[in-house]
Amino acid sequence: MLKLTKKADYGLMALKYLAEHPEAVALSAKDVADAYGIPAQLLAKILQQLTKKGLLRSHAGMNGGYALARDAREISAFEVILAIDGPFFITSCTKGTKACELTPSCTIKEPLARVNETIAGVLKSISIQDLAEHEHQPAKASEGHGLVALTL
Amino acid sequence: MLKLTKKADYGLMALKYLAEHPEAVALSAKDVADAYGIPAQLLAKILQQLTKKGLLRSHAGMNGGYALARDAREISAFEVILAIDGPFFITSCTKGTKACELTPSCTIKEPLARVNETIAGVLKSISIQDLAEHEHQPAKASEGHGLVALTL
DNA sequence: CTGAATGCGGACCTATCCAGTCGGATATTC
DNA sequence: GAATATCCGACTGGATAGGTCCGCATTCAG
Ligand code: SF4
Ligand code: SF4
Repeated sequence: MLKLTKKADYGLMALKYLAEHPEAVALSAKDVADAYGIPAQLLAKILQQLTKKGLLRSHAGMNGGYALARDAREISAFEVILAIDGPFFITSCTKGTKACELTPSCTIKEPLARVNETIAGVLKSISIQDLAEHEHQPAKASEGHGLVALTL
Repeated sequence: MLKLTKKADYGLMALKYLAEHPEAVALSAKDVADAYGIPAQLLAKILQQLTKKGLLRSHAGMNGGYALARDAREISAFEVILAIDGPFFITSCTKGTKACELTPSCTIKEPLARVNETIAGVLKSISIQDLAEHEHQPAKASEGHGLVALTL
């Protein structure tokens, strides 16, 4: 429950890797997969999805590969998750197909929706840059980018 | 992904219902199930789990049922989820059995762990009382119980 | 021109987990 | 002792996540 999919996980790792290698014109899916031990074909599909959503630019052919479409600090973890796993909801009531049929009688879905938004806000406040920067570095308490007010 | 299980969902609804009926000595699983249209047997098991974890007190026999073990504002949503779905992790690396084998090479699990803690903090800041109070009431911006600092 | 490297995209398989059900035992009251 | 409860384990069916396979399109080096 409440778990990130591995695809999203892999996607974040890959983006971070790309952010850490800005000198490279493009890195192939295989390069990234080998760097971390991720199944190459699976990562390939993930990167394709990210490309389709406009987070990456791709280039086929020899010496082709992927590169960030924007600056690393302009890409949030939320976007990545959204691109890979689709819309983000912690409850089942909004699953598109076959919503929970007690939605009318349910009295907690509204409070939970706020929790949902809060979590989304947290994820939006994290950029790929943040992930890359954090390498072996003690927590910077005064970063100031994440202060989230939950108003139930 | 990142979805609450329906069991946890049902559990929260049930606790809220109990919180809203403090006058009742005890409410049976069936009472609550009927009130919302939740499968009775399933809810029964959920309430049993909550009892085992000490969030509810139970009483068998006629006119038996369940009652909150503590004051509604002393029970957090986090505890409920924990009791029903077990330990709370957004990543797969800590699933107890069969952890993700790239844990050593993974470079994002530490940042994600912080996100995890942040979310846990949000859930801890929500009490059953909060859920019950919120009935048809506009958001009270000055509630002040939830201000969560995310320090990546 | 040709072939290797790469991205693209669908079909497919499999294991796991969730939601819900069933059956039976035990406890309490009337 | 009958009715009403909680208690507890086992089971099933369906959904989804994780991963594989294969064929095609694109690019570039020699
Ligand atoms: S409607 Fe209520 S019970 Fe159904 S999924 Fe949404 S929150 Fe959960
Ligand atoms: S180790 Fe890294 S890849 Fe594996 S589950 Fe944890 S965060 Fe995800």
